[in-house]
Amino acid sequence: MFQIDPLSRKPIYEQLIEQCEAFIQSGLLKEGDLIPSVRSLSMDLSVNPNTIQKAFADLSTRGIIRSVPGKGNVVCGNAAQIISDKNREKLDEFLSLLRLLAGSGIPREELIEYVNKAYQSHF
Amino acid sequence: MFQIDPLSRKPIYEQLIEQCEAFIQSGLLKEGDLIPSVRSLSMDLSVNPNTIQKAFADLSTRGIIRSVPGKGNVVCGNAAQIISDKNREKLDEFLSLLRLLAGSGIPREELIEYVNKAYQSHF
Amino acid sequence: MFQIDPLSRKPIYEQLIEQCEAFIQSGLLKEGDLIPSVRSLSMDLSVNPNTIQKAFADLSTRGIIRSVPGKGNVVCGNAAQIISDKNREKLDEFLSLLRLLAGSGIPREELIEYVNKAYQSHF
Amino acid sequence: MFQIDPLSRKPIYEQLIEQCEAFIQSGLLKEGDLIPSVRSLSMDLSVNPNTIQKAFADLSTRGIIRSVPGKGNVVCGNAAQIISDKNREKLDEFLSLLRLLAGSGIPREELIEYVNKAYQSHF
DNA sequence: GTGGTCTAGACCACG
DNA sequence: GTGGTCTAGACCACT
Repeated sequence: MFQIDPLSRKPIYEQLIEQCEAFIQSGLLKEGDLIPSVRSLSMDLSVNPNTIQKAFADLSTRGIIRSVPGKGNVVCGNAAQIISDKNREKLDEFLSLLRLLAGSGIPREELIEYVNKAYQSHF
Repeated sequence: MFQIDPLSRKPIYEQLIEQCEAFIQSGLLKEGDLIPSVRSLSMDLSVNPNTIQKAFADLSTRGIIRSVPGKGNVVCGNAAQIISDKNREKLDEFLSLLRLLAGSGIPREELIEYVNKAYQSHF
Repeated sequence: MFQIDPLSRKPIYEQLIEQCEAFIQSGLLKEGDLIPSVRSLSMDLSVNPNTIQKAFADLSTRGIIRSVPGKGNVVCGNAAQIISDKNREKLDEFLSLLRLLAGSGIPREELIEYVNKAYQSHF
Repeated sequence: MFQIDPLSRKPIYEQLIEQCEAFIQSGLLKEGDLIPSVRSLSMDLSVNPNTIQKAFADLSTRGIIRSVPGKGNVVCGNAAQIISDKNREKLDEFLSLLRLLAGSGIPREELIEYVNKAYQSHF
């Protein structure tokens, strides 16, 4: 389920967070679903347990998952909403990137095309 | 001319690089133009000369500016082209951000609007 | 492994770069190998960490090494190729130096001898 | 006669020194010949007089030219010999460059060819 | 005046 | 432990 790219310059714990959020938004993980344990993820991905823990801690403080004693970490009820709200904050980043591309000779039609495609795969 | 936000999590030297590239792409800086000196920028922005130097060194190795001994740094001839080429490589980043926003409830029309605006300011 | 000559007019960071490249070309350092840490090199060579860092940053931007967060710097896969390509660009420098020596009374046979020796140590 | 490349990263005064030495070695300038004045070179090349002066001072202290009051700078008698001796000291530089190229996939025959050509143009 | 190099030491993020 | 960024201040070469 989870995969990490050790070559990426993006921190491993961030990759885990983003993947988990993507799974929830896509419906692959739903409210109450059990998330793989720190230990199993650590072994499967060959990643330091501290790194997994760090990702889970972040998801936990943001109310996306919660630890159920004796069971493990499960997805919270309003997880999808919280994630959507957070993603909307990336609009500024999107806009500055957009201006960069617009000024670099990429045709407007191409970008419009990308936007349409991004929504087609979500209907 | 140059401005930096010392509170941003983006490194100061990166802010300087991006601003310089934006000035060149917008035509505010043209081939042969002299760039403000390391020392003057250091004082104006209250930033250590080394940090300015680091930004200039990066622009220099990428062929965007060129240091003229005893004179200062000047904009290279093909600077705008090099910058455009580099920016186009950020398309992947743009696409993943786009998919994130598309999946977070932002209406398609809103994003299309942003794209159109980005190009209007470049006519 | 690494050595520097603090008296040379060649900058220390350049000496480090060239040595690292030589190690890779000679096969002493291979793809995936971990390079000595900034701090350890700094102590061993009695050189400021910043100077080591500067050398590594250059190698990194040129795709010869790659920093793995929390681990260290490792040699990239196509490092040897990149280095060879860069070295070939020094042919012009070689030719002008050659003409200088040819015009200064050094016998042709002596230079031919040097060329042969340079290749003997590479078989 | 003299030319400089303001784009080169090689200092202007060094370019002047090397050109003057090349003119002497090639026989274009002989013992007793008058060298262009600081003022005329400064204007012709659009170079700061201080820079020309610096080059002449170096040639003068090394016994290659000497200033004749009321006349200008003239080439010394043993100039060619002094220059040849200095150039021979660049052998180390030549050898390290040679090893670099030998290790970068340039065939031995190609380098031998270059050596032969360098001597053919000097017979 | 200009840029380039270097030292000394600090702080942060990552694993 | 690792690398990355930054400050403070020095010295040198070039024009």
